[in-house]
Amino acid sequence: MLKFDIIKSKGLMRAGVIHTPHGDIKTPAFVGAATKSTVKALTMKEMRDLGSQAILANTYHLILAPGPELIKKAGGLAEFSSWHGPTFTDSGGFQIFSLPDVKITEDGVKFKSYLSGDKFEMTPESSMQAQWAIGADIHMAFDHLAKSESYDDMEEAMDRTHRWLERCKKEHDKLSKEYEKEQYLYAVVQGGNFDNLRAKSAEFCKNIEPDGFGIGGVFVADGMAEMLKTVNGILPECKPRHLLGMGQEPIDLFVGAEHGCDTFDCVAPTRMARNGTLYTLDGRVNIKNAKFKEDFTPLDPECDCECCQNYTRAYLHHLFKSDEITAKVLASIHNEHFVVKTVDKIRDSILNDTFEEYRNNFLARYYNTK
RNA sequence: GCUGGAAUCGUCUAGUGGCAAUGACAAGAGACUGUAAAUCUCUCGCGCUUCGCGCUUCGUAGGUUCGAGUCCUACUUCCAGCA
Repeated sequence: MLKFDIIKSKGLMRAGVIHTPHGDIKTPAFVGAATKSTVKALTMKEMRDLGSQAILANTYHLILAPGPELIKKAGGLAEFSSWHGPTFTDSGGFQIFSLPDVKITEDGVKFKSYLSGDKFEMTPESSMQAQWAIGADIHMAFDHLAKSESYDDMEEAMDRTHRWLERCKKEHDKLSKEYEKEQYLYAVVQGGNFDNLRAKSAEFCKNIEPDGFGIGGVFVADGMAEMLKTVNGILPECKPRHLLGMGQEPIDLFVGAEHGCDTFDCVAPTRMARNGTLYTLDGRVNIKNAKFKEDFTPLDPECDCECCQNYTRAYLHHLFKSDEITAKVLASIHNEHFVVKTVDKIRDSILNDTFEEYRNNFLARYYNTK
């Protein structure tokens, strides 16, 4: 069983430590999205230097290339990528929802590789097998997102996710006997914005007795607090919870932590960075805007990342306008650092009993609502 | 000097009788939440009461025509070849 220590808690909110075979994660923590086993534009050293504690790769992408068996040969995801720290893999379930031309049956999912055109099939069992071969410390169950936000579609997706979860758990238990390494399974809670479905899903996932939980299918941040109250009120307190895919908006991280989520992952910080949108304590900035052409101040004067410590807004502006690779590197370092540190400070504030003060000050300043 | 050819939005460019005029780049702005994202969208002559209307535009000045960026004449500039 995955070891998770809660150091301090208040209501649903808590600060703790997840002990993985590749090291500890002090929670709440922001996990870097390393879809294809790399955080786009960043080296693993840069990720470590900016303070990241863990990364999350995607089984779907790694099946297409370079293949789970190759990663297994390399010694596993952490070794293959030279991350050497705690790792997660997402199951590939999200791709069912996000990709065109997928055929979904009760058995699993069929799709064509966007890389080669080859036909692939994923089932709960094959996702588990792939994740064990990839060798991340924490695996997500192969879930099914709804095709729309309607109640009927949500319920259908949830029910299928539950049936698949039983198969995932069975396969996971089987594989855990074949492998010498410790690897852990998170069940994924579905149910959209419907309270009764979320409650039902949380209950079902809890009864499966996985090592932790992913909370998936969050499309809109509106209503997320209520949803998390329901879900995390039901999930056992002693197991870690990962809020899947949320973190573009800093407020989502505060809401998530306040309502009992321990880890987060989101592609937005690095994606936005590549596109020139950068976080600052005073809100988002599009560094490509003409007004930064002669701004020789740091992007965020209070930030201690490599980018803000060494470069000016004018320089970043120039690099982006010139379409230089370094623009994306520096911007990604900054944005990833920003969200990682924001969550680290949430942890500190939980431990210091200053969460509300930190949250209120941060959000008022970031969203300029003072 | 002669003979050809060319002049269109910041730049390059489409356009051969019905066009405020094509495309690319540049420029300006926006989006992005378990990444087919180094992507995508919008604006880009001027002014308004902006799903519309009114002006002014294709080197300059005239002309032909219901109508000219497109045809004709002259001029200006540039390019090529020949002296």
